[in-house]
Parts: sequence; C-alpha cells; structure tokens
Amino acid sequence: MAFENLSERERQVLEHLIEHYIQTADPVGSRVIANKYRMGISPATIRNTMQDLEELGLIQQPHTSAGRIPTDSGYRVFVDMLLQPEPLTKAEQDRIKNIIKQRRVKGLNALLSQTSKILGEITNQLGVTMAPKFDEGVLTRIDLIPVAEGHILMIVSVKGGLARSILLEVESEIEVKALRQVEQVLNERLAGLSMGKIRATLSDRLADTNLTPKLLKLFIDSDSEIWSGGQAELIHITGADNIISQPEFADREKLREFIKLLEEKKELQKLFEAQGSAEGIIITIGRENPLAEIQNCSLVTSTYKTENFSGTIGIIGPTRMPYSKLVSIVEYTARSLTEALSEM
Amino acid sequence: MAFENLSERERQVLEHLIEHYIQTADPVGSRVIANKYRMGISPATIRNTMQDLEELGLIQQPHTSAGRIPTDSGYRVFVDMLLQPEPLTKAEQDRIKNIIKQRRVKGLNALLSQTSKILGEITNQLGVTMAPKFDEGVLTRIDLIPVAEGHILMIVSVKGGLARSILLEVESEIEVKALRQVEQVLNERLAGLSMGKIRATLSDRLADTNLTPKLLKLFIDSDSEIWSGGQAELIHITGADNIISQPEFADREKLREFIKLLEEKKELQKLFEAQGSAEGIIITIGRENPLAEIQNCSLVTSTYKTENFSGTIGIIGPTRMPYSKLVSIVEYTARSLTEALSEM
DNA sequence: AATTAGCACTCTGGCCTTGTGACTGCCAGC
DNA sequence: GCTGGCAGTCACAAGGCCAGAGTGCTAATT
Repeated sequence: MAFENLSERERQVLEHLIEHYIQTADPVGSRVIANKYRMGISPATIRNTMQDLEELGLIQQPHTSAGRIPTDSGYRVFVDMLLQPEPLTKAEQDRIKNIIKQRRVKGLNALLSQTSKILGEITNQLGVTMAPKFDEGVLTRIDLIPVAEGHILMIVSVKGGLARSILLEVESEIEVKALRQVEQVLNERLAGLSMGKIRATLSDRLADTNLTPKLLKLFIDSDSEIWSGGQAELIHITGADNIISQPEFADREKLREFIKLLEEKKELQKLFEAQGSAEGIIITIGRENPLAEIQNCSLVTSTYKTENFSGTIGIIGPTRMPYSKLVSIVEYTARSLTEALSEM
Repeated sequence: MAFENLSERERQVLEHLIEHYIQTADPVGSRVIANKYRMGISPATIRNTMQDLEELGLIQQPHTSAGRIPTDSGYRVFVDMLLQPEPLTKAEQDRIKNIIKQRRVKGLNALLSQTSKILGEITNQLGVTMAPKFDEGVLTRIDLIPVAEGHILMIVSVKGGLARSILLEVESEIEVKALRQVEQVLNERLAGLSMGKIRATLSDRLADTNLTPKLLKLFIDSDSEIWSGGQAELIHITGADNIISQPEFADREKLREFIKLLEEKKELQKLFEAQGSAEGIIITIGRENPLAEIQNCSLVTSTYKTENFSGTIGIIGPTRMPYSKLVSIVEYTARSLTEALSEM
C-alpha cells in the first residue's frame, strides 16, 4: 500500500501518537496530543485527523470511548517514513565497545554470547546474536581425532578462525592409519571450497574414492549435523527478564508459549536465518513475521561481516518499542562487532 | 529437630493435609480432611491436632479463618518419614526409555539435553541434567589443532568417551612442529592421571620442561576454562513453561527474577554441583537451598554413573510438588541413563 | 481424659452498584 | 476549514454487601 500521500498533519499526528503510545502503553486521546505536542490545533481537529488515519488502517480503537493505538501498518509507516534514529550517548557507546573489544573474551562463540547479553541489557529487550553463516565459509581443513573407543571428533575449520566440531560414532575397529587416510582424502578434495558448495556436491566429489566405505558413509551421513551446527550454539538469546514484565505479556498463556519458544530456539533460529543478510537495518513488525507466539513483537536486525563470513544480530521486543533508539543501538553494535572481528 | 515422636494421628493428618494441598494449592481445612480421608474422627478433633502441628512449626495459617498449609519443615517431615514413592506406569517407563535408549542421539551432550527435556515434560517441572564431573575423569590424551591463524583448538579427552574442547588464542608464530612437541610433553606427563589431580598439581608437573614458555603458559592459563567447561554446555535446563503458570509464580517480579536465574545458568550450575554425588535421591526443600529466587521451590536430584565418571540430574519445581511421583521418575531416569551409558 | 457438637467470630473473595474520568462523534457557529 | 460545546459510551476503581469457609473455645458426651 502506498501511504506517501498522507498530509503533513496526518503524519505529525501519527508520529506523536506512536511516540506517546510507546512511552505509556495506554491508548492515546486527541487531547493528549494537542496539549503535549503543541501542534496549534484543537483536539477536535485532531479527532478528525484521527478518524482519517483509522480509515486508512494505521490506528485503531480498542473500544469505543478509548483513545487510539497504532496498528502494525501504522508502525510500518512510522518506521519507513517518519523514523529519525536517535544517536547513542557516549556512555552507551562505551558500554558496547567495552564488552565487544575486551580481549579476554575467548573465541567467537563467547563474544557473541556476551554481545547478545549487552544488547539485551542496553535495549531492555531480548538480545539475539547468530553465529556466522557456515555456508559462506571456505574450508581450510578437516581433522579427525579419536577421543575414545568408538568416538571420533571431527573438526571442520573454516577460513577466518571459524571451527565447528562434531562427534561421530563409529564401529570401534577403525585404526589410526585409516583415519589419517580419510582425513587426507577429505582435505585434498574439499579444502578451498566454500561450505555451501561442499554441501551441494559432497557425494559427487567423494564418489570415486577407494576408502573404506564405512568411514566415508559416516562422513556423508553426518552432514546434516555439520550444517545444523553440531554441538555449537548457533543462536544466543538473552534478556527474557527484560520484556516479560511488559504489559504485552500480561496474558499468562501467551507468556507460557513465548517462554517455550525461547527455550526451543530452533524456530527463532530459522526466523533469524530467514532475515537475510541485506545491508543495514531490517525491521520486521508484528504479523510480518511468521511465528504466532511473537506476533505482538517486532524484530530489529542487522548484520556483521568479516572478509570471510557474516552473521545476524538483533533484538526482539513488543511492537510498542522505541524504534528510534533501538535502530541506532543495533546498528552500532553490528558495526562494532564487524570492527572487532576484522582486528582478530 | 526430632519429629519421631509425632503421634500416629498427627502423622496422618500431616500426610493428608500435604497430599491435598499439593493437589489444590489452597489452604486445607479440618473439614476437608475429615470428609475426604474418612479418618473416623470429627473435624473438631482434627482441629486440635492441627493446632499441635502448628505449634511444632509443621504447618501454618496464611491468615485467621483460613485452612493450613505446610511449612518447609512440614514438607521435610513428610518427605523423610511419610513419603511412599509411587511407581511409574508402563507408559511412563517406556517414554523415558525410548528417549534415552534411542541410538540416534549423538554424543553425551545431546543425550543429556534430550533427557532434561523428557524429564521436564513427564514431571511437568523444570528438568535439569548436568554433564559428568570432569574432575573424576582420567585423561587419555590431549590434542592441539590449529584451526586458523592465531587459534588453536585444544581437545582434552577423558576415559569413557568424554571430551572437552577449548579454543586458545596464540601469537600467530607458532609452528606445527612446536605444537606437536607441546602435545607430546603434555600427554607424557599428564595422561593417565585424573583431571582433579591434574588441576591440583598442574604447574608442578610442568615446572621443569624446556618448552617454549609461551605455549606452556598458555596452557596453564587456560585451565580455568578447561575446568569450567569451555564451550561445552554443562547444564541443561528445560521446561520453564511447565511451571511458570503455577500459582507460586503469580508475582510478576518473582517471575522475572526466576527467569533471569534460568538464563544465567551459572548459579544453578553451582547449586547442582554442590548437590553432591551421594547415592540415591536427594530432596532439597525451599529455604534449604541457598538461592533466594527459588526458595519456594524444591529440588529432587539423583546421580548417573559409569565406570569412569558420574553426574547429576534432577528437577526443580514449587515446594508444593508431587514428591511421591517425582522421586520415582527421577530415580528411574537416572538409572536408565546409567544403563544406557554403560552400554555405550 | 479424650472426643465432639455447637456457636460466635473472622477473614476472603465474588458480585453488584455507583460514580468518575477519559474518550469520541457530531453539530452548529466562527 | 476549524473549533467549542455537548451528548453519549465505556472502562475502571471504590465501596458495600453477602455467602462461604474455617477457626477457637466451651460445654456436653462418651
């Protein structure tokens, strides 16, 4: 739908209404807008404008004789046309930088975990960070380590310091020698390719080997686990305590389902993967996202990048969230993360 | 305190009161006990008994003219003296066995994650499983794998199939040769010892080596991470959605703190570690546990064992939980886990 | 001496009523 | 095109009331 032809007044009313609603969570009346924002017109006039906005589907009344609240479309217009990012304070910047740049954090995983935490805290929403997309990475080497009778740890290393380990179960008869052989073949044939390419062409590339079939099969079968992350934590979700006291989660049953969703993680992982890795900030409002449990929520996401891979971070919170601030925070955090990773 | 000298009648009243309270979460009156449990005495008599029990601190009145509810001590006496474990149904047994014995589960970590899930579901409480105590394990080997410039993955394997991997950051100049050397020295000096012993005597044992000091230092410094679990998940907590709708969590602020506790995990990990590995079921009631956030909750824990290591599993839920059932479930699950691991 | 019936008293929770305040929509006048 | 005024609507808080559940105590009963 095209809302470019909103009058200046309509825009202003919508903007002020949303701003006020974000702060109070109460339906906003014409009077409040007239007084608080000194628009120089009377409540009655604003009422007329509000009726127009309601007909356009941008705001709605929870019941007669109540004020208005924004609809999803209302937020959409606000975000697309009216949003002015609010710059971070120095203190906020420092806080983010300090967490991300501290050299004591060991490994990407820990860094992402920390980042999701700070993101949650500073935004007062749910902070989310995703591990980099594995598919983009270029394989540097594969190691196979026997860790016990019948267990082999496979370590898949990717250019840029990413590594993923998967535990394989095997018949206990495999010898170290055979293992080295498999290792060698895998490395010869696959190193230097992107993981995405490997995934697509794996069985072709290994078709004509004369390796013990068992071991090879093992590797091929294990692929689902390689791609889905094995033991690694692919998504970090932190700060549920920040948002569950919001009135949006007053309904007990809704809350229950929400908590369950957080615990499962899988669905959210999919959601964030689907978020795509386009440049810059992406805002997904309410029912624009497919998960029923969080259709009164919005996502604000962005991506971090290094030379070799990229990943998604962002926040989740009630649609009634302070977008102008959050956009800046998420953007700044993603940028800091990108910087920090390029130094590593 | 010694409550062995409770009269038979007092015991019965306490037992019935707790049983009924567990079901309804409402204060229990003398009338209910007299009618429902047909003790053959009048409500008035029960009232007298209840007064005695109240003086002993086993039950209390939330307010005048309400029924009684058990105190922590009341539950304690119930659990110690009156509890009769309720055997599992065949269906429940099958459900647990099926999850634990399915061979498709890859690796101990995944198995424990599954187990905590089923434990949560079947008990309708919070299911918790802990990874085995590392200290007890006997080191079989250490591997050092370069995964990228400046990153080494250290894999510590322990007898019985346990392995833990820690990512080390290093100056980028380390050569593969030097790495092999370190690997060799570490293995020569440490293999065959228990991790606990290694932890205690690490610097002594490595004092007189002529290795590049840098690398060695790195290893020693990294120990905190080895012991605390590195990237591995040490505790699995599942089923928050089961218990948050219980009346015990009606208070919003309490709920918030509870959720926060779950998210942090560290505190709960400590709590479960402190739970000790004594044989059989341990029940911890209300304020007997040190964490303020869950002092209206109880823990029921047990341990699983293999030849080489052992770990803790259990559940967390409101003190008002069906102990007789839960005890059986936790015990059965721990036993099944032990069996499954001995087959692996 | 232990048990019980009876009774007065207390407190909670649900339910209804009422009143107030915050809105809107519309109309007539500026 | 805007605004003041006004009637109408609805949610919500406060107060009052009543029924129900439960106790403690005392006096009668076994």
